[in-house]
Amino acid sequence: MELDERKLRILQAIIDDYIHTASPVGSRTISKRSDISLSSATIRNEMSDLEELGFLEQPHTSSGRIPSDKAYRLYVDTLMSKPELTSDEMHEIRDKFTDAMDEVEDVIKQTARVLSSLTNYTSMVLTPQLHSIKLMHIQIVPVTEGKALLVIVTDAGIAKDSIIKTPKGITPKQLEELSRMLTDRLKNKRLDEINEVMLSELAAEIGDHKEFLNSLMDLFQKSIKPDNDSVELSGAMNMLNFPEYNDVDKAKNFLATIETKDILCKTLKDATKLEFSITIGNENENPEMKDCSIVTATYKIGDNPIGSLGVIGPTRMDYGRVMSILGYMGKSLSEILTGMVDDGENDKKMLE
Amino acid sequence: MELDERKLRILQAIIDDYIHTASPVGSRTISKRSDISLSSATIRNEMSDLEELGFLEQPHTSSGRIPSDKAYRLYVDTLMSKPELTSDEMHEIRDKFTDAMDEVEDVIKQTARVLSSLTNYTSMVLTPQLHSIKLMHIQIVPVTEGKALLVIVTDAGIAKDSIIKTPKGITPKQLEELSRMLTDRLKNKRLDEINEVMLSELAAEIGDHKEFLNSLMDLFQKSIKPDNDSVELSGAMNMLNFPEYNDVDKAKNFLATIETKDILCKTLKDATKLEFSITIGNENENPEMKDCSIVTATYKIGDNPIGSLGVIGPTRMDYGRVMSILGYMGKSLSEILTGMVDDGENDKKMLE
DNA sequence: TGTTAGCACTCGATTGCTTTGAGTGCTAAT
DNA sequence: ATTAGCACTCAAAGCAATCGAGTGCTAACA
Repeated sequence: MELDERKLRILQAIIDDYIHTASPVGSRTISKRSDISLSSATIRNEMSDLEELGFLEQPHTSSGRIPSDKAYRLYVDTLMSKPELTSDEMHEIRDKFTDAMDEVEDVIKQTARVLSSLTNYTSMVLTPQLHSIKLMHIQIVPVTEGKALLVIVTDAGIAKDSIIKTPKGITPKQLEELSRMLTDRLKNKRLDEINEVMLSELAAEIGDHKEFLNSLMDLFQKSIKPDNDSVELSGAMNMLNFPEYNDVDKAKNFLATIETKDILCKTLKDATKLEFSITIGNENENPEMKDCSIVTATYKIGDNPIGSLGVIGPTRMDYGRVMSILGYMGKSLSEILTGMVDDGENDKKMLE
Repeated sequence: MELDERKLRILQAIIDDYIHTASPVGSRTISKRSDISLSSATIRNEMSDLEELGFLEQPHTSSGRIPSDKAYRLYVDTLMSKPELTSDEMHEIRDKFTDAMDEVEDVIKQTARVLSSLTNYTSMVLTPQLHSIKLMHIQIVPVTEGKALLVIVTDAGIAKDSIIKTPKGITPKQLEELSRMLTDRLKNKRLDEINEVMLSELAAEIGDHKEFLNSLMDLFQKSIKPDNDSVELSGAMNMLNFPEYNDVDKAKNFLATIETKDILCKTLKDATKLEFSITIGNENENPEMKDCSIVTATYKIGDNPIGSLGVIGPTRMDYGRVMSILGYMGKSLSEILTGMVDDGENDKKMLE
């Protein structure tokens, strides 16, 4: 038995229906559809075949059938249509992005919000990943006696700033000197190339204020390390609107799983390598997520893929629509972030 | 009829029981308690009286009774005992605080986490409120051509830093100059004293680079404005563990209410005025919270109450324990934050 | 006079039963 | 190969009976 044209058409119809109703679909429902003119009995036979092939499942005898993960996989790979967004929708997205957002952080948060409100799923956005990015400038700014601000600037804008304690007696001049030196040595290095060895070499070379330098290096390491707060979540509640999560325990489980963001963080980081990724149900490494699907897209700064954004929903997700939205939002986000960086670049060029 | 000693004892017993079991308590349960030796019939009469007085409610005839908001109010005002924390518990709290936390932000987040895991309720911590704090230093640090970092330092450590665009052609020297000037003018002013008038005066006086100054002022205003992200939430899921929230709709409602943090933010800000505050059920302004109680405590930097922390739970909350924990954590937090600031102060003094 | 035993009563929760209806699988006719 | 028809299945909804924790009231008691 094989998967002929007609079986595919029927499978598609079942998936379409199930995505929207969330309840097992029976043969009569399909046979009533205008685009398929076969009696329910025929459909029934075909459905029986589809079940045998592993594309459909029956929650219990005498109920309709629901698509299996395998069916969704087939669906997204070959059956699905990716509807264009209407220009209204595109406008809506663009509009949400215009409000004064001068910090990268704000842009990311807003992206997550828009994404979840548009899709009605739970959304997540990875903040730009800096490891693949080049260091441009290091500056230690004295703010009060005993304290200074360490600013690490990358070619994607600000990377990180944090307060550090300075040793007693160090002068602003010395700090300035130190900044220049660090910048000289580390400029144009990719952040993930800067390792312990390199830093300790540097420390040895400088000699003076050893302890201070060490603590500086520590901080440096820390600011480069991936950190779990780098995922922005939004619309976690949306999941509770789906009948799949009408059970408190399930809901609690889901919320607890995404509350610790590590899994999501990992997923999004992996996803940064691919323009789109779709993970369906059991394809998820994490067993807690076996009833969910995750769809992601990347965004770039310039030509570098530097982060990703995605949505989490039940496996019967509206994959087509979600991909369209993700694609468009990824593009918008890329443009905005690239714009934020390029402004500086342009100014720089003009000055030179 | 009035509230005699015995009625109080019975009421207390009922509240105690209900706090731990969450199900209506009947006369027999109370009469079996060792500290009250009366028959169930007598208790029944007393309970009937307590109901008439408004301290008890009956979900339906022939079920036990549950305490009313009025009863909880009486309880926290006069009946409740505030158990000392064991030294183990105190140690546990202290220990959680030691891990490298060099940013105020980290301390706040950690506080929220510890608070929710210790109480098993939902916790929230207001970030230090800067309006009552004095400005110490303003610095504009050029980072690339066309961009700079605006750092506003207050006497409670860093207040805010953000990236700003600088006009074409402005030199680092000019920025340095500008920083010094702004610092001179605004030093020792409280942030909430710095108003539009003051800033525009300043702008008028300077003259040069007017447009830049204006955008600077805008940013300044924005960084002082209270902002909704200034509440750190933790353990929102904890609420779902209580039988009161076994209903998905209720849970969704609750989570949606606290997801928009405005209400919490407002509550915490108001609470900064009082060392402790307890709001029970209907005492909450927001009707969505009528089944919840909120308990808060303040924390200080030096001697200034500068923020507050609190927990949200069902009205049958373990008020005594919560207050003890909040009190101790508020104190710990105050010490840590004050320490973070004082380090600088001390160094400063030593240098002088 | 306050306390208690006793008893009838209430009412949500549980249990078991029936009914309903959407759906299936199979068979025989087209 | 398709379809009409029919017996069958089974979760869900509805319903009645029962259970039991709890009450209020009355009458007896110390």
